[in-house]
Amino acid sequence: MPELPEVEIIRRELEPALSGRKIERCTLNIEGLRYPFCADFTRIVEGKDITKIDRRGKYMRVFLGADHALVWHLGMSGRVKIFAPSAPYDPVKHDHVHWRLSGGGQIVYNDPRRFGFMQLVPVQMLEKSPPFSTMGPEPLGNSFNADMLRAALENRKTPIKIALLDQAVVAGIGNIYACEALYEAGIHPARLAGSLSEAENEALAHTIRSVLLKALDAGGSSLKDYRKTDGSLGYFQHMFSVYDREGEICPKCAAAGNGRKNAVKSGVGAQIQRMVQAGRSTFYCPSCQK
DNA sequence: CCGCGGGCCTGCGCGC
DNA sequence: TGCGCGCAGGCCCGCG
Repeated sequence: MPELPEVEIIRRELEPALSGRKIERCTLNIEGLRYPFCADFTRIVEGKDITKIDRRGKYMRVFLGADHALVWHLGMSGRVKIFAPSAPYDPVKHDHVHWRLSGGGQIVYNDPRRFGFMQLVPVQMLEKSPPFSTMGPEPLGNSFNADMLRAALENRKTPIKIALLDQAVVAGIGNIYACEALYEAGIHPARLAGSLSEAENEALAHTIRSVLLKALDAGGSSLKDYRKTDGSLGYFQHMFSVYDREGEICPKCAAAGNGRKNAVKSGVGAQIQRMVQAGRSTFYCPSCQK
């Protein structure tokens, strides 16, 4: 489900609800999500001060007391709901985890497909253990640039689209934003990652950032499952150029075609195509992306 | 070591 | 209307 922008939005919404609070009561309604909950999960989680909630790639980390980090991934279908102290909570199907916070607020984790997970990790191990030990740079971090991207892509013989989904290359990119960033950069998704020119690396490093930032501004992308913590929808899905737009006219082609003397008013330009790479759909413009 | 395909789950939309 | 199939934003594992 959520890629970096969606996770970051949820993190920002959780921060004021969690900071300075404790989880007074943790209720698990299921044995596990993607992985079983550890046996002492509730004992460890309850009663500790929440000192911080941050994000790395598509993972949130809730820091509990001095020694523990709760690593939280939303998988494909995970949703987080925040209830203010005065708000009524009506349990619904797939509400797997419930927290009652000091001060009376409640947090609920709902995940129909259960590809998400919560794992407790000792803080001193956090960055030294997977997935963080092998994770690539934060694309919205100040240090991210074309040199870092080029270094990660150098000599790689996998298609660039597949490389962008590799969290060791850049953290937080998923299928939607990989498609969109390649489209904006004018790079064909089947190009081998190591074959990009200097200019293409520059362009791609730039469009990765710009696409993610625009999605953040728009409140994320809501397809099937994603909701903000109050249940509302993001609207970046209305701004997709190629993702899930197979057969539609490429916006760049249409814009260019409309300026030409022989252009007709609509239907100008190449149709967006879908192909399957490593078992996943890729959307692209065969004319704009070389 | 790398890349690919399958598996994990449930829900939804589509075609018959 | 109802049913079966394919597909879905992610990630891990095993195989070649």
